[in-house]
Amino acid sequence: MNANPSEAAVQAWARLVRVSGALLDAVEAELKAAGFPALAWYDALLELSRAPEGRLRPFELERHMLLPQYSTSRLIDRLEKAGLAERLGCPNDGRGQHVAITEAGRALRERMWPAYAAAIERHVGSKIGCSDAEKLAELLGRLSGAASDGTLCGGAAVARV
Amino acid sequence: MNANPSEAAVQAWARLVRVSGALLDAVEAELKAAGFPALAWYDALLELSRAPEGRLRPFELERHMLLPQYSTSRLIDRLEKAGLAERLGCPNDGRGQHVAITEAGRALRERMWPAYAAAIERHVGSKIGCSDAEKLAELLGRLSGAASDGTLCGGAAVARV
DNA sequence: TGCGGGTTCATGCAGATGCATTCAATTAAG
DNA sequence: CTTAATTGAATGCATCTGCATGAACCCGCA
Repeated sequence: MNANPSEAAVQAWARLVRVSGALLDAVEAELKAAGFPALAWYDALLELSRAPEGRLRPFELERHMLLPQYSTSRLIDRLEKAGLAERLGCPNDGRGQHVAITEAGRALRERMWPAYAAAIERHVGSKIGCSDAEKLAELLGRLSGAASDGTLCGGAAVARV
Repeated sequence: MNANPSEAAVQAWARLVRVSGALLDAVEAELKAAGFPALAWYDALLELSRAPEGRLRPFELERHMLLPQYSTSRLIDRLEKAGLAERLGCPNDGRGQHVAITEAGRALRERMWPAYAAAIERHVGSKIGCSDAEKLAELLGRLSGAASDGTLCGGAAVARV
């Protein structure tokens, strides 16, 4: 149980760290350059927009996004301040609340998707074939505890190539 | 040139972001739990220790680590404050300097490697076979602009399984 | 009813990051 | 030589993060 990693594992890890960081930076930069907020906002808006009635409890959002609790709390602060989401009281649970996406929030997410999709295409799609992308996703999935992840886009916006 | 990404590309991207984030968090947490500094420090110490005479120009370190300039400058600040590296003047170029790893820096990096390796094994090696790890590294490499990355460990510390 | 333990969420504070700017030295141009 | 453009590095300021803590509430139990 205390075995050392194989060279292949170390190499895979090194690339994972490096490449994911570089791509994340690049994609975030494209979003920012297009005048949009950061990826975390997109993810949060997407989670909310997909949830029934467009609302989630903060702790649910937290688990979907794999974020620390305080980080979620503050993300909600900012979304609320920007008018993209709102906090609503929670009738069943006095300490809790619901976070609901606003119309402005839905609209922003939809406007962001084309830019986001273009960035994904530029930095991933164009560099790797379709079947290789599937293989990559499968290998990555094997590394993940069990994190299920859906699509990145809400509705009909995914135009196939 | 404005094509939309395939679903496979989107899925690969989504997993890449999610899994790399989760693994990075997990590995960093293990290092921290073992009383060690963050991964960025390890990387910097490794880069320095591999460089000829154990020194690099800050802008070189910056490029190796894919970090913004100010971030490198401050990382060096902290390494220096911790006695792990030192800034030396640069004779040929008056505005520049050299950053040299200290003995304490080398020693720390060597002490960190076993903990780091164990974390890599736990979160990567144990979940994926050797040939799959190679495949993963290859696919990731195809996504990277051209970022060459060596091994994660300096010297003889890589004991094969 | 009242107490103890667990959940949900917010926040004060220190440290880290991003951004723009500044300074100084080198190189290039006229 | 003088001036301008470029490169290497640091820093002030606002924002963001991590960590610890605290407040409000839920539940189970005697």
